[in-house]
Amino acid sequence: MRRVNPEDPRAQRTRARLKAAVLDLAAQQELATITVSALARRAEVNRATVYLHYPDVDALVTDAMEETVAAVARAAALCPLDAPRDRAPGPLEELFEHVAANAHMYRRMLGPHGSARFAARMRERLTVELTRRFTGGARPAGWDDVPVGVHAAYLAGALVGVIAHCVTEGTRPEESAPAFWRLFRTGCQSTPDDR
Amino acid sequence: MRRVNPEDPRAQRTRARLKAAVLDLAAQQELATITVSALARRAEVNRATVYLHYPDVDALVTDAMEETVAAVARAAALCPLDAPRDRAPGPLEELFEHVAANAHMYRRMLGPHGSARFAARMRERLTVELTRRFTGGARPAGWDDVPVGVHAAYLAGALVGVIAHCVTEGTRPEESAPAFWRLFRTGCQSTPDDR
DNA sequence: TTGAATAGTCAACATATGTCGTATAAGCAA
DNA sequence: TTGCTTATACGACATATGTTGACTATTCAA
Repeated sequence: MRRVNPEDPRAQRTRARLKAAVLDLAAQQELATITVSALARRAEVNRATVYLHYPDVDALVTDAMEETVAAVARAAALCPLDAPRDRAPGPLEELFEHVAANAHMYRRMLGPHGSARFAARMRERLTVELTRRFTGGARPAGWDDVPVGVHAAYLAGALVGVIAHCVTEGTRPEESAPAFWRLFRTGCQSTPDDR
Repeated sequence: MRRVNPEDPRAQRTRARLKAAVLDLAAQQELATITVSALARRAEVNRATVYLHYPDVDALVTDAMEETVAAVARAAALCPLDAPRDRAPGPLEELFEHVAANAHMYRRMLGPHGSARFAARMRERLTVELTRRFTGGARPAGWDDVPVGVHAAYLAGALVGVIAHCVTEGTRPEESAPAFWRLFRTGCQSTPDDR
């Protein structure tokens, strides 16, 4: 099908309107019920134009959330790995505060009627960021038998899982951030209190 | 809309045919391209009948995978938490062997064009099973400040993340199972070799 | 300022969707 | 067996989808 030059200022304007429109709609209804027709109407764009930019609503909404996802991944990668286990580092606290503040959106995206594309994108971004961090020498010694990619995927999945859990259960960030950090730092040992 | 009695033998037969048909199709094409029309044709069922059982293809395919998901959750919950960190327990090895053997399906389900419903269902099943396990007293001492639900969600997410990673990267089970176990047992400590 | 390139609009299309009402037939209970 | 219940088939419908080709108007370079 016909595509479009993403650099063109006209295209950029249209994309911006589409992103705003889809976030607008997603705040009010389930993703699956957002029709391309309604979207085009809301963005004041012709229906056919939508297809010049995105193959489907899923791709659009994922792109609209790209900034947010990048910010989350950045925050996660900023955490000093050697921070004390009983005190979550600042970036992680801010991350969970951000999630709690936007719980509605994360619930919509990561819930059963959410977007597989968004979830996959989030995991991927986190995995890439953490892999970069680990290969950059940030990983403590003694982990050479665990592939870096698996380690990163483990943490990325864990974070997404905890986020999904907290936004549905309403767990507050003062509780979720330290819990996550504790789990991250200590794993599940029989005697977790020793080092 | 109109529903149907799931106990009725006619309904059970139809459901079985629908599940078989959707797994059949999912083995060959992207989920999003599976139309209700093609599905009904394959299952030799009237198109309207599909809607008597499932609201959409997503719900159908998730239901068709229910047994598989349950088996994964069961295997995960079977792992003895105090198994040595350098030796993954049997159920976990079998779990990753199963995943590797069905990598194609897991890739389709958990990938960017997969099913949010399936992923959420998998995380939920795992979370429930692990929560049951933990509240049953299986959790080691010293974890009282971490809510059981968060702990379970952390591990459920981590497992899904690692599975998704391994099926896309082609990591072999002899590598992924020990790596996961090691991560699970030890967390990310600066000096991981002590207990 | 002019003109070529192309993003967006518009109407039209074949197909898919979700939902009807009605007819048929499978299941079940007396 | 008979008769009630209800799952499925079938045809029809309004709407949504994804794509096309022709037209309009914005952008940008010469």
